[in-house]
Amino acid sequence: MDAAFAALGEPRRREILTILSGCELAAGAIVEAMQAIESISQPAVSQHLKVLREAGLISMRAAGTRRLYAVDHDGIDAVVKWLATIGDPLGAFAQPLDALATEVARGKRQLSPKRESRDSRSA
Amino acid sequence: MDAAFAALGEPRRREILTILSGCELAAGAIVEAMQAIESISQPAVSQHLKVLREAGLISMRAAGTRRLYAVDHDGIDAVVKWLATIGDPLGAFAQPLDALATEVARGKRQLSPKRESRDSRSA
DNA sequence: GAATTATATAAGCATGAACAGATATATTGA
DNA sequence: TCAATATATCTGTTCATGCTTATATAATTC
Repeated sequence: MDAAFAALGEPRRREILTILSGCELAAGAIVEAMQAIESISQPAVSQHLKVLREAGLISMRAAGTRRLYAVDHDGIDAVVKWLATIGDPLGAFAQPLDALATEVARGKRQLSPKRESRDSRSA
Repeated sequence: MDAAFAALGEPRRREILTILSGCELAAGAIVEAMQAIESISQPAVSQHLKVLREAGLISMRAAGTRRLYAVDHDGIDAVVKWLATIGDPLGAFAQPLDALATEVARGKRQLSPKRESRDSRSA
C-alpha cells in the first residue's frame, strides 16, 4: 500500500496510468505516447514502469521482444478502498478486507481521548 | 489533483489522515497521537498538516488558540474519482462515491483485448 | 551466429523534500 | 501589559528519487 501511494505521487507515473487506462500497450508505445506530450527518455519511462509494477498498479507480460503493460485493477482497487476508510471510518461500505482492517487498526490504536478543551467538539 | 496525490505519497501524512478519519482534532492532539506511534517533532506535523490542507485533503478552523483539523471529503472524493477513471476509462460509473465504492467492492474487472500476436501496434 | 530491435539496468548527478531545533506569531488570562 | 499556551514558520542538513547517458540483456531475423 505504501508503494502504491508512493508510485501515484509522481505526475509522470499517473500520466502512464492514464495512457494505459483501458488498453494494453508495449513499453515502446508508452514511451512514444509520453514523448508526444513531454520530453522524457526511454530509460526514465522504463524505470517508472518498474515502480508502478512493483507497486501492483500495473501488470506486465512478455510477447516476443515486447513487454505489454496494463492497469492492474486489484492494485487500483486497494488504493480506492483505503481512501474509502478515510472518508467513511465507520465502514458504511467497508468490506471484509483483511489488509484494510489491518491498516485502519494500525493508525487508530489509541488516539489519546484527552479533554479536548471546552470549545467546539464534533464527531 | 497533483498536490493531493503528492500529499498522499507520504506515509506520515496518510498516518495523519487515519488519525483524523471520523473526528476533528486539534493540531496538538494530532502531534500526540503521532508521537504515540513514532518519533516526530511538532514542526514536522505542522508542516504535514499544511501540505494536506493545501492539497485539499483536510480542512482547518480556528477555535481559540487551537486549530481544529478534519478530513475534507471533497478532496478524498476527487482522488477516488480520478482512480475510478483509470480503472474504468469508459466511465461506467461516474456516479456518487458510495455507488462507486460499492461497485468497486463488488469487484468489476474485465477488459482485456488480449490481442497479442507479434504486433499489437497501438498508439 | 551476427545484426537488429525492444527493453531493462548501471552510474552519477541534481533537485526536492522531510526533518529537528530555534524562533516567531497569536490568543487567552492575570 | 506580561506570561503562558498553542501553533506556525525559518534555517540548515540530510536523504531519497527522478533524470540522462551509456551499456547490458533478450528475443528475432537473416
